[in-house]
Amino acid sequence: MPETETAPTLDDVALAARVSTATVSRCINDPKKVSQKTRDRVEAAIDKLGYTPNFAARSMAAKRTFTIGAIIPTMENAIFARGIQAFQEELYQHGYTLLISSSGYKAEAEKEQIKTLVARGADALLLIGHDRDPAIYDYLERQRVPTLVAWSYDETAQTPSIGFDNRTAMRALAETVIAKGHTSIAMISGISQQNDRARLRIEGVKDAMLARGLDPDTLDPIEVPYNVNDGASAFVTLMSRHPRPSIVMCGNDVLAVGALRGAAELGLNVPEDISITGYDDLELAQVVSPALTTVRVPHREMGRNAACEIVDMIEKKRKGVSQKLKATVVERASVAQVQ
Amino acid sequence: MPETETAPTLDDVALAARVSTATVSRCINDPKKVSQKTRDRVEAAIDKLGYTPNFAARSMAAKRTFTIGAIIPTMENAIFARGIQAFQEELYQHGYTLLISSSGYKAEAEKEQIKTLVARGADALLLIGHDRDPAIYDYLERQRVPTLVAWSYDETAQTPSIGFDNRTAMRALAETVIAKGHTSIAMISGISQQNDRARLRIEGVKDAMLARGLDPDTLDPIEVPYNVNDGASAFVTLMSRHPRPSIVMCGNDVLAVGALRGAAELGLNVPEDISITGYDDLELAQVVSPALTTVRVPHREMGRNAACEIVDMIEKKRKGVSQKLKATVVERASVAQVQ
DNA sequence: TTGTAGGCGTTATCAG
DNA sequence: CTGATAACGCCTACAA
Repeated sequence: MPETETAPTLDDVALAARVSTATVSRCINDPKKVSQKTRDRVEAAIDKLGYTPNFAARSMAAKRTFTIGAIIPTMENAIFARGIQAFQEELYQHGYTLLISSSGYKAEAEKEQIKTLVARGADALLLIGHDRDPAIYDYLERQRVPTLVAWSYDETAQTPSIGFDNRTAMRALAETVIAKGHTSIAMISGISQQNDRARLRIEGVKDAMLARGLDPDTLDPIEVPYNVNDGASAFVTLMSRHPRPSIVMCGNDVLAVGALRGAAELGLNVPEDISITGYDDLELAQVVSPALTTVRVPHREMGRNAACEIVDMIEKKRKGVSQKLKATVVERASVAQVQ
Repeated sequence: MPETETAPTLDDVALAARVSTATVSRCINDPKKVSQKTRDRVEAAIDKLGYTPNFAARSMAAKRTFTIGAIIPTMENAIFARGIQAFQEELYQHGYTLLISSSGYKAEAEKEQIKTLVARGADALLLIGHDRDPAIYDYLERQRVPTLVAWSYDETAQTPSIGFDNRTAMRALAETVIAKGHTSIAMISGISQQNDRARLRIEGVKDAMLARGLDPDTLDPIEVPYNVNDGASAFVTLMSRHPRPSIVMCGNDVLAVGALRGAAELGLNVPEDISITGYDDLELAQVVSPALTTVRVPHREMGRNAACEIVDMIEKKRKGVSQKLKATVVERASVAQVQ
């Protein structure tokens, strides 16, 4: 392995292959513009020297970084992990690198991170959900940074999105539990401010209630951050309501696990004394007991498709097209049949 | 907000502040070399234009990218999430960006990703654990890429590391359970090939057995990938051994949760019929029932410290110094007192 | 099909 | 303390 101290450059390759740097560059970026013969020679030289293009130089000259930025609300639980991993793998296939940062569900932090990623020259951005200060979308437009939204689908939004219809999926889940005889429904939601997914899941439950002759105003959801502790205490609060609900629907699996813990603290059996549902179908959902009835989200598919779409947006310079994925109800043991 | 179509450059700022580009550059990179007066003028211009340095250009000229690469085995469960998040936050404070990729616990994939990150000009690399092909360390050395290992501490290794002593921590846990009267111990480990953490945890249990007069050879651990399903089936296998162990120690919490599920499938009560332990103290560990006795790892501290260390290695061009963090036994409900 | 040469936005070395 | 100016490594018209 004759690896020298300093990395070989285009010049070195050109010299070794007895061609100009332009030709070497073409071989790499647009091989069909080079004759087979010289291409072979160049490729041999590249191999021999172990040449890899210098990304900074390439970025500067081409005005592209082959980097895509993604800002997710959190890496700390599994909500986004599977999808993002798939996103990254697919991106890698296309020669792009993913730059991830997490905002901790804070709008201000997200705004700052968007600017950082743009300053770093991200060729495109993946954002979670549609809800954010319109000024951000203006900024992105002015900077000409293609943007795709995931984990949410909204055909009416300006920004293209790949995700599922949170409202419809949650409605389906709610109708399922209503069909099981539950008429007194409570809900623990994530903070719905600046979070369309949380908001739409609430709406979904209300839709179902309305459709089945229940009064949506009685839902009165409690909103808490997405973590186990807050889920548990919200659950305890709900249990002191009169009349006591027969089911607590949660904005996601993490909250539902919290609710489960709250129930244990109160000495309530699930689902005999109280039913609980989640959303997301994280691995967590199958692991707790009882296993959670929840909504399964096609994480990997979403990640892969988002990657393909965003690469297309960049390379074909065209506006992204939205894609609606199916989210399905998964029934497990945490919901009882009533009566 | 007079934001123009194309981002402002150093030249624009220099023009606006009536100084040379060199001065503007100094203001940004080494402010104390510029007089207060001009500095004020330059900063005003920067603000007014909303200037942000172009990273690609800066990287090329400075031969640094302000990017640090990290390769973790997986993002799919929470094992590395907390630590990496802390790592990233701290890095951000120092003006660096983190590039993460995950290898899926595959050595070949890791090798390839290392090369990608180096090609992208990462100023330094964070790797998980020490075990890997020595050729990789050679390569990194030749390329002059500072490298730090985390999640493992080994003072004898060439590469500096920040982590905990997996062996000692696991030994402490094993001694705790032995003190509770367990003499028939079984173990579900992660794949120990190319994974010093898994390997050392096995050794830790054996150390304890030896110290307490049990025969380490009877441990005979089963090795499986770190996921719930494999943990569950390994557990079932173990339960058919004669004599049946009174406790199953697992290589991490994910496997322990699998074991818990395996126990449920077999109709065994934990800890009455069988005790189980984990490692890592993920949120998961407190959420399952019974809650897991496990080893708590200082994830955030490790991430933060690793960030500070790696920045120092880059900026002071000095070899990193290893750091041993404390991992402590956390007793919960999944281990019974025997007799 | 191939080569020439200018430029991308910074940093850093020298003078002044 | 400040200003020219030469790199940095690659891409891409434009020419040949």
